[in-house]
Amino acid sequence: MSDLLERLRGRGWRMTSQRRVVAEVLDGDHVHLTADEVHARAAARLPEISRATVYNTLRELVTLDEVMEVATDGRAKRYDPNAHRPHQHLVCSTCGTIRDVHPTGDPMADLPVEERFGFTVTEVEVTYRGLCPSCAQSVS
Amino acid sequence: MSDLLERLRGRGWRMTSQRRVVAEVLDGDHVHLTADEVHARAAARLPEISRATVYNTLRELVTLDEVMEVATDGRAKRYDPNAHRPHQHLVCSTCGTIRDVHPTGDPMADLPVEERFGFTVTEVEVTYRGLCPSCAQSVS
DNA sequence: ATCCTACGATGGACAGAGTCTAAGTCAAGA
DNA sequence: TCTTGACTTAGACTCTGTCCATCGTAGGAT
Ligand SMILES: [Mn+2]
Ligand SMILES: [Mn+2]
Ligand SMILES: [Zn+2]
Ligand SMILES: [Zn+2]
Repeated sequence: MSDLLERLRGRGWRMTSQRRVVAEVLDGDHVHLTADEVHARAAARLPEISRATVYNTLRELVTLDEVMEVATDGRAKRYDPNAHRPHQHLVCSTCGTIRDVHPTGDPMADLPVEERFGFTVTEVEVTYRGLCPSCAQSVS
Repeated sequence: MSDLLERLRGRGWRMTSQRRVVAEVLDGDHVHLTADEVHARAAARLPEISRATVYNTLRELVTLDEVMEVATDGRAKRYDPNAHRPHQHLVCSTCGTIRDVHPTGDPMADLPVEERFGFTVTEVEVTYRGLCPSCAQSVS
């Protein structure tokens, strides 16, 4: 991820302090932040950064396949810098915590041709749901 | 689905014309309507039904496991009366069309214990994405 | 080093989806 | 028929995200 700035520069991106800060916030492969969380963390370093810029930058990073957009529920989308190693998500139904998981098997192969209805299927997304250890404890 | 009204009555539901109409709109197992679509169809039969009542009734039907809530992306949630036969969804990335699919294999078995991080995993949701025949045609 | 300008940033209006509230209505049991 | 608490309603409100007009500046040109 530390070469993200380099890759972006290589793609002809104009480098601004705002974009740099958003990229830095997303640095580290295990975060799944909402746009507003990204904005809050970015604003800690660059107080005047606007929400619109955060949204714009995130959208561009998603378009460039540098960040993955994850919509686990009906709430805010989450932004995942771990876009290079394909993975799925495990979500706590109570607190919303997200973990990366790497299931075995290929779900794409599990969809027979006669179940595709003429669609050109390009992507499969698997979401595991359940209770995280601490939420499971408070239920029992 | 025609016994839905009976089941609801059995569960102590007060039967109102609004609830009856919402249930009738959802009758038939192959629809995936948004709340506003449900409202529009319900209003065709009962013009004064309010959006709030449609939302309330849908939420109750989901709680009672009579209807399934499907959140495909950042768009409006869809409500699926086919809640008794487990199935997954195939979604057109362009127009949002949804089809029920029944993949072979058990994705739950594809998540090794060491990838569960102590979670109690209860549910797996698989979403296939791609282009439906007519959207694929307009691209080529 | 300075100038130019097109691209990017800004804040505030706006939009879509959904929730909440206070007041009015009515289903169904006594 | 009466009563009452559950249900419905309109509209205000929240949350997430987009759009727009205007201002600022990164980085190439000179
Ligand atoms: Mn992830
Ligand atoms: Mn379905
Ligand atoms: Zn939890
Ligand atoms: Zn389509």
